[in-house]
Amino acid sequence: MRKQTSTNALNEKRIIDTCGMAVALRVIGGRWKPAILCRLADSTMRYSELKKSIEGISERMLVAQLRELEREGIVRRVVYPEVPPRVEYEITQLGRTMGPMLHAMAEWGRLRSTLNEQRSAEQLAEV
Amino acid sequence: MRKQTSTNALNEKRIIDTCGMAVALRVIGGRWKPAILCRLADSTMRYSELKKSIEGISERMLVAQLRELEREGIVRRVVYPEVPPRVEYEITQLGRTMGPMLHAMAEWGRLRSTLNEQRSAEQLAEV
DNA sequence: CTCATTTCTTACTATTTTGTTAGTATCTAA
DNA sequence: TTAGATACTAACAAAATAGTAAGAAATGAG
Repeated sequence: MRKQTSTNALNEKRIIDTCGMAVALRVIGGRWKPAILCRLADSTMRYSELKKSIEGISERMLVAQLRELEREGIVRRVVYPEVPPRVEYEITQLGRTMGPMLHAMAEWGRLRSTLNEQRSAEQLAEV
Repeated sequence: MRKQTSTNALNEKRIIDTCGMAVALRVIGGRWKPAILCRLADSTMRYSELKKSIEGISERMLVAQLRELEREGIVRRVVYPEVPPRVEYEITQLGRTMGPMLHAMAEWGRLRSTLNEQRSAEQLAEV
């Protein structure tokens, strides 16, 4: 839970009020959100599929991040009244508007990894 | 300092190894990095100018985030041997390659804020 | 009635990030 | 010699985020 009056929380609020980048970071930040968004970009998935597909995530974290994404209007939770229960998660329309941003981020991430590998290779060559 | 063997740290590493988005988030994430990058995008600035211009940041945080950006090769630290000391920070070439990504993030952030305000207005209208 | 399955909760602990406060070093000018 | 300016550092404390382990609800099958 967040302490609304901590300097920490106030600082974050101030930055978010003045900087679009910070808004975006707030929504897609968090350890597992990139992994979740990657997967839901392609197809809706049920909870257990996400869990299996994201190695290392705990149920608590998966639920927590899905809930946050839902609260932000990025994913939708669809419950099928069956037994055993079935719950599917899908990207919303607002979620789709993140496409270009996510794409740009993924692309830059790849670029950086490439450059990093080159640099490592050069350093090895120097020895 | 990070504990290299914590589950937490290992999870982060695994995600970064498999997801470009996570790489990007790791580099530009952190409370104050967006604010710093916005400012340095326009012009080089000295330490004290950054401090004055970013309301609420402490010196410890400013230095820490600048150091991280420097280590990642995003900004360059230029020291002028004068008294009193003068240190300027500027975006590197690699830093410039983040342009499209940062732009996409800022744009999406603005979009979301707009939609949010509309939604609030509608909710008020319903009452 | 008991089991199995799926989708979560809850309580607790560990780790990481951020903030606070009080310094340090250097030289110049008064 | 003392104060002032600039750019930091270090030690500690608070807050936020992430991980672990156990259990709960719903219900059809056996």
